[in-house]
Amino acid sequence: MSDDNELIRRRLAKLRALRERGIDPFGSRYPVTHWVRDFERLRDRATEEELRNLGTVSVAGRIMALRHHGKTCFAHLRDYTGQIQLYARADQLADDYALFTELDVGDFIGATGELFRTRTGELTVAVKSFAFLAKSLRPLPEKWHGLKDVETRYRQRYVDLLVNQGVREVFTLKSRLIKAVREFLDARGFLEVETPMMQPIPGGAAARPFVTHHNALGTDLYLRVAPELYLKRLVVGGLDRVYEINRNFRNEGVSTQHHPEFTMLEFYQAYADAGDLMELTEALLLHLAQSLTGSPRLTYQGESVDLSPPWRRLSFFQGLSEALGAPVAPDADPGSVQRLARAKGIEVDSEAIGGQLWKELFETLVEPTLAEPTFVFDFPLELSPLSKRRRENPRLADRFELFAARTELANAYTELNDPHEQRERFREQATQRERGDDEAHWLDEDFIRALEYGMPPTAGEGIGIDRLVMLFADQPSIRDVILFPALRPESQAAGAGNGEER
RNA sequence: GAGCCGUUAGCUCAGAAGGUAGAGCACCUGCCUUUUAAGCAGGGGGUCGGUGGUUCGAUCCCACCACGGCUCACCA
Repeated sequence: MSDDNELIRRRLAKLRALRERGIDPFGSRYPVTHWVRDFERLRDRATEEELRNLGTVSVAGRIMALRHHGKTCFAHLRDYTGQIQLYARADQLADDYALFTELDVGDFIGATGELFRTRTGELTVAVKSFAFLAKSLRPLPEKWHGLKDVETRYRQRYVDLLVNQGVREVFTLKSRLIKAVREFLDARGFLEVETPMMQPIPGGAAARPFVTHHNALGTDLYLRVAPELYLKRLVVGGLDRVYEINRNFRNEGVSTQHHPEFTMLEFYQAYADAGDLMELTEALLLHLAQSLTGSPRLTYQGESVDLSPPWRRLSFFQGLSEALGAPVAPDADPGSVQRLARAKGIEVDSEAIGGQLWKELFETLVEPTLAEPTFVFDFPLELSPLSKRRRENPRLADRFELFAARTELANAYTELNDPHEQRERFREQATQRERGDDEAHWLDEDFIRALEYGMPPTAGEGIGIDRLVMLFADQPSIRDVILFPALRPESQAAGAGNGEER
């Protein structure tokens, strides 16, 4: 919307007019005495006398609505904490009344006056004086229907936040959730740390990295796909309980469940195993539910999810066996498994063998059934190159994933702490990489060296924070819980239409 | 990356056999000193996402492109 838009032209004209009268449309500080929330107590209960005793108050915020009535004018002013009505009268404001009626929805003003209650009972500031704090030059979306266009909501999140009531609540909830995670872990003696986001060897997850370049060091670096290998180095260094909440970057497609940068909690606890983390995870999510909503029962997209522990525990192969209608085990013949799958109408990639086959089948057959919180445990070892083996069955990893609302929320395992076996596992990954799997893990010599110094038995877990927020805030797309989701750049034409000029 | 759907006024949406478009809100003018989706009367505003093609004529049909959404694929 360039300047030839009538609505913008009108506002620019008002801007000029203000300046000609010696008024700065973009004012400076305003001595606010009250946030709107401070009036909350008074809103319904205060008597006329109590309101009078309060004397003069000063509020500041954005005009959200204007109702002109000739010689009076009502406005709604919104600050960070709420909305309050303003009432301006020609006989009170004298010459300034004309200025008040020139205000536009979207403008920031500061207003000073006394509180009173209107005929309809609404708490209102009778404006004695006001100041221009910032002129708004673009019209806001409609007061009734708000902003619905998804693209605009994501690209211009500031407008979305302004106009759509629930959006701010989602991101407030995200912030509260992260805070509650910290409370929970801090209370259990975990230390929050930060590890490199730019890594010379991207490790800790099977994923394709983003590449960037450091000029002074003259080297390529990768945006991390996981902090895992660095956090374990810290456990080697004696930090027995560490966690990090930060961004991971994976060079993959986007979907309602996936975003190229996403926030992940990873934590490591020495002298524990995956089983301990199941209990910790139950306790953590329960704590979150209590902090955020006060109840372990949630509704996600019309479906109820009950986080009350204990949660269902399902072994990977038991889940698969049930889905396939015949028992399968890690050493099953791939051909016969593929036949079983086909009998169920599932066409699997004939290239897929071993871990890949299991993974494909599990994702197709079992994951979509996991609505209630479920720990899936005993993963095929091939899928878990950083995880310790099960003693009873060396083809299984001591690992679990948490599913709820048919989505993977967490991934945890007892960490492999034998440096020689870790080197072997990396070698296997290297062969896969040579076979063209560009998501296979890279060999990280320094990580092996760290393990050679000795890492205590440790359990580690990663939890996708954005997905957790989706669950708690009942949002269908990960883009709805990321303030500025990744989008293609606006085209030249669209850019011109959105006024990047000025 | 593939398939399907979408893009009309600042916003939310209608619309037509193919004959250059409409509503509500917002905006402008007038009236209005307790309104609140204020009201009443009048008015302005559109390269119908872009580029080509078919046609006497395209916003509508066709092709290509851009952007977005959903599903699939990959991952968490």
